[in-house]
Amino acid sequence: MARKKSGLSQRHKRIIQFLERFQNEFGFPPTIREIGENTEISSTSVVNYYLNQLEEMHYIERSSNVSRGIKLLRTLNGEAVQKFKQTADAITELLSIPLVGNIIAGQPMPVPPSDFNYYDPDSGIEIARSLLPPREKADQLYALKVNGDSMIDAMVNDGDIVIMKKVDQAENGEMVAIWLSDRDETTLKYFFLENGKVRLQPANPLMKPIIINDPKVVKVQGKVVLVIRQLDDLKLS
Amino acid sequence: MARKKSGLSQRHKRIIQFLERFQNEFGFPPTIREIGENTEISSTSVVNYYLNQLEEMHYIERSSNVSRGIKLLRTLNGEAVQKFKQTADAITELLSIPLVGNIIAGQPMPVPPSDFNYYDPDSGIEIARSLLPPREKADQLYALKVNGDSMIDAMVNDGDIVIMKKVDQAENGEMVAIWLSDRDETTLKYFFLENGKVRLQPANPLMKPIIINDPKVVKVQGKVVLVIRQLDDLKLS
DNA sequence: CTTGACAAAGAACATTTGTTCAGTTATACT
DNA sequence: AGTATAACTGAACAAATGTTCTTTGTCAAG
Repeated sequence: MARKKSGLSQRHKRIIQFLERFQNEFGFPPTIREIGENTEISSTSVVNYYLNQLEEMHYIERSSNVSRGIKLLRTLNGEAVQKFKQTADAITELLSIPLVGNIIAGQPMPVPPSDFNYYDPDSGIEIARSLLPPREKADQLYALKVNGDSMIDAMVNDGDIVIMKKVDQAENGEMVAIWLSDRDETTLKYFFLENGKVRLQPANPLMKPIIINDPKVVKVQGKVVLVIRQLDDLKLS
Repeated sequence: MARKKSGLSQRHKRIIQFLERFQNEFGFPPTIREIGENTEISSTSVVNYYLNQLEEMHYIERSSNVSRGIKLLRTLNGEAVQKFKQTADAITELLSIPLVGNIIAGQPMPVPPSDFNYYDPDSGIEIARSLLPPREKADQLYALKVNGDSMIDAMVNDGDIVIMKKVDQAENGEMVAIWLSDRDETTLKYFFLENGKVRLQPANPLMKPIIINDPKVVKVQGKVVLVIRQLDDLKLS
């Protein structure tokens, strides 16, 4: 079962390994009880007992009366815990899309310059590549926050985030952001060009389309590829 | 709404620096009170307040009801904190949420069993953890696809994906999925319990609320935490 | 066989520590 | 001014967590 004096027993080793794994994953040390649960030691006092021994052997340092007051000083020799290796893959699956501004009905929406490639981690929206259309390039995408209730006919709420792709021309059936120069209005609509006229179809099936006779007043700002609504915060009323 | 000033205040910076120094010296994170004493914040609740903000800004991760449950993700230089970790992080930033079924107005929606923890990568929706409320555990989340136009008063379209959290009770102001047993109907609404009556408020500000006198007919199926609309495919008409 | 050191369990206890809440002050925006 | 929101206080509370104590079992040496 356990040897007494010399060296580390099996339980000592398990505890050290667990300390390392736990710290690795959570960024702070485990409690005595957590150690016990994960090393099949049923009593807190026994864990305490082993921790005191590990401290005498200078594997750890403890702070008394401090929760999780364990500092791991050294680990077992070559037993590095390298289980995950696909980190590079996982990162490329995650795109960080810059949030470049707000979209407001009465104002032209911001469009990033064609050479923008800065990375602002504070305002970036992180999206799994699997949510986007295949082969979409990250550098063609940007995000806008919707401001106000004016996009409700596009089924887009105040506070929603729309992920846009830079395009200057729309295909039929795409949802695009449009600046209507004759009425100073930004809008999100499904775009259809039908025998010389532009039909802008709201996403809300209850709403009627807008027919525009002169395609020149329709300025395509970008194509909507994704809409995200975060419900984290509570509604007030 | 988030905080209006998106940058870091002086106090945010002091806290981050202290977290770094403390972790460096002791090998575990400080308590709320220790942070307060060292950054001249007299109230624990204010420290908690700032820690929650730092978590929203993804400077730290917190574990609720865990003493010293603070993980420093990056420092003021933007450098990721390196001690042990690195690999596990990138993977845990991407959650795979099981798509368990459809939500249809006239049918009870599927709810995964309470002990489900299987991982089906085929039908999973991948979401960056940063899109979700902090501290949300992946095993409490599931995804449903909206079927039909019946949720338009919730500003949710046919084909949208809603990410739900398993709850059996709703807090005021949360958007929840509800089964109304007396009319055999599933609906997504903002929930308010007001002196014994339930008010279900549509997300669409143009729609009127439903008042329900008997709270018993309101079966809360889950809380909506995220709505995703993918526009990859073209609209037909 | 007894004794004593070691290993272990389990419970009781005391402290540490995160959370919440009612209220107050400050700041910004009409 | 007045109103809304953010920042802050202080205290009380509940949960998490380290510590201590009593008891039991094992095993090798006397």
